[in-house]
Formats: sequence, structure tokens, C-alpha cells
Amino acid sequence: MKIKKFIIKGKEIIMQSAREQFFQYLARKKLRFTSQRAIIFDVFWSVDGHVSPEELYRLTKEKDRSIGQATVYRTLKLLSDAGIAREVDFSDGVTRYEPYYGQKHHDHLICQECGKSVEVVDPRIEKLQEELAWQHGFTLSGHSMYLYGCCSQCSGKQA
Amino acid sequence: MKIKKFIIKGKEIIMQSAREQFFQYLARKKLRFTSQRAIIFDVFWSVDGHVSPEELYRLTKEKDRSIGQATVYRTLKLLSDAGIAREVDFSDGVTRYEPYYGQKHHDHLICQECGKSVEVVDPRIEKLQEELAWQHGFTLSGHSMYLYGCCSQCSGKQA
DNA sequence: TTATTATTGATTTTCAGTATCAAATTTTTT
DNA sequence: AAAAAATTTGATACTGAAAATCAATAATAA
Ligand SMILES: [Mn+2]
Ligand SMILES: [Mn+2]
Ligand SMILES: [Zn+2]
Ligand SMILES: [Zn+2]
Repeated sequence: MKIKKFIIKGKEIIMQSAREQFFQYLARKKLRFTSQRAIIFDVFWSVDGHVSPEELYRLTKEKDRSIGQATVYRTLKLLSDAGIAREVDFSDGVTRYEPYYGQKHHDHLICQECGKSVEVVDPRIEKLQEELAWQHGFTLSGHSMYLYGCCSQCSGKQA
Repeated sequence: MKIKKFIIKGKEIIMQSAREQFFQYLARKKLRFTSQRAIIFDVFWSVDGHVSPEELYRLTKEKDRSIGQATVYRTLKLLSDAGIAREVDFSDGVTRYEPYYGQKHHDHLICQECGKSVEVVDPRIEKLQEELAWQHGFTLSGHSMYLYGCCSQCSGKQA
């Protein structure tokens, strides 16, 4: 109970900082922190998952019917540029975004049966990726890695 | 010279086997090895790179004006299912296909300046990926990994 | 032959994402 | 304050990739 409270509080604090970072980013670029952007940010943050622009648009409209779809797309791009959100692509045809602020880098392990995704990271892999790029004379600026398979639950059902 | 000849001959042999495998696959599925499919296969194989369906459609029409775009899409799907081609996604908005028959698995290192791509593979990474999935109770069926960066040529130019 | 099945190319449709643009809002300058 | 400049917005139109539809063919089986 106490732990949960702590976690929740931690999340709020992070949310505040992320919001602040968004604000700072906009200021730096001489852009405005409008009410629409605030609403979209808040909804995006409250979802806290891997959400597509269209899903977010739907959710946002529940808070404010007047917000346009284009603004949602635009705001997600801004959040991306501000380093608060990240695009993820689970190869199922839709691009999603995930909150990325205050989160360590991670990759995804995806169950192709039920669609469940697990966030994973292996420092040894990350290191080897750097090495590998280096060997080919590349300066690595990023990577995307998705592991596809079948989770234990889905494996169980099948057998 | 001798080496080159050997390689070329090797490539032809591989092409023959790939064609054969395509044929076998179609037979197994009770599908037909039509002239259109043969042409599309041949052109695809002769390109030998990372080609988009639209590019392939254009190239194919040079051989046979009557071939339809839908057939190119369909045939690429078939080649994929037959394990002869593989989809690749360099995150530049277009899906490409590469010949995959007789080729070892590989991942891609991509220069974001000039678009050049290098095929790479590191068995240690592959092993760790398996491990990682295993630890989460997943049975791994595949993965996609793209390393993005800047190649030595492009780095040189900038500085 | 006749019936069945698979294939094709043209066309339409879908869908995500982008571009456009006039109206509205905010900021800056007089 | 008023006017001018800059930014933002939402509606709408548009794009391009990919899939679905469908009538016409072609190949195969009965
Ligand atoms: Mn994630
Ligand atoms: Mn390749
Ligand atoms: Zn599952
Ligand atoms: Zn380069």
C-alpha cells in the first residue's frame, strides 16, 4: 500500500517534469503551450502505454470534442521531438507512441498470438551493437530491435 | 577472374534453386507457376537488392507491359511465404523486399545521411536475443534489428 | 466436354498520414 | 490601445501504399 502510494507519487512527479520539459521545449522553439497541447499531453500521459495517434485522438475527444485530429498528430510529433514520446512499430500496421521521459531505453518483446508486449533491455546487446557499427566505420545514433515470439500463456493454450 | 566466374556461376545456381523452391512451394499449395510469376521472380532476382513493390512493378513492366501492379504485390507476398524473399523496413516510409534464399540471416546497418545499408550479423547478439526472450518465457520466432547511424564517408564530409 | 478452381489486371476502396488554408488566437510592435 | 506579425487551430482535401473486389481468363479435374 505504502509502496503503491509512493509509486503513484513518483509517477506524478515524473509527469510534472515531463510536462515541464514539454513546456521548456516549446519555449525554446518559440512555440506556445496551448490548451489543446496541454490536454493532449495529459491524455497521452494518462494512457501510459503504446498508443496510436487515432486511439489518442478518440480518447482526447472524450475530454474536448473540439480538438482536431491533425492537432493530435502534430502534438505527437512535437512530443517526439521534445524527447518525451517515442515512436514504436510492432509491425502490425499502426505506428504507436509511448511515453519516453524518465524511462530508460528499452526494446520490445512481442507475442504474435495475443499482442502482449514486454519491455526488455540487455546492456550486453547494446554494447555489441555499438561494437558492430564501429567495426563498419559507423557512428551509431540509434537502433530499433523487436523480438517476436510466443508468450508462455499462449504457448500453454496451444499445447 | 576465375573467382568472379565462380561467384557468378554460384549465383546462377542459387537462382535456379530459388526458382525451384518457389515452384515447389506453389505446387505444395496447389498454386500455379504462371508466366507472370516467373517474370516477376526473374526481375526480382536480377535486381538483387532492397526493392520496393512499386520499383519492382516499374521494372517488371519493362519486360512485360501487361503485368498488373496487384500481381506484383501478390507475388512478393508469395515469395515471402515461400521463404525466398523477406520484407525489410528502413523506416523511410517504404517497405522493401530482399532476396533471402540461400542467404544467411542478417540485420542492417543504415546510414541516415546517404541511405547506404550494410548487412551485418553478430552471433553473440543473436544468442543473447534468444536468452533474453527465454528469460521472459517467450519462444522466439524471429526478430528485426536495425542499427541507424552515420557511415565513415558521410562523417568525413561533414567534418 | 463440362465443371471446378485458380489467376489476372483494372478498378475501387481503405487507411494512415500529410498538406492546405482561412479563421482564430496570441504576441509584438507601434 | 490599435495595428501588425506570428503561431495555432480544425476542417477539408489530398497522397501513396496496400488490400479488396470483381468480371474475364486460363488451367486443371472430372
Ligand atoms: Mn515500450
Ligand atoms: Mn539485406
Ligand atoms: Zn501471448
Ligand atoms: Zn553515408
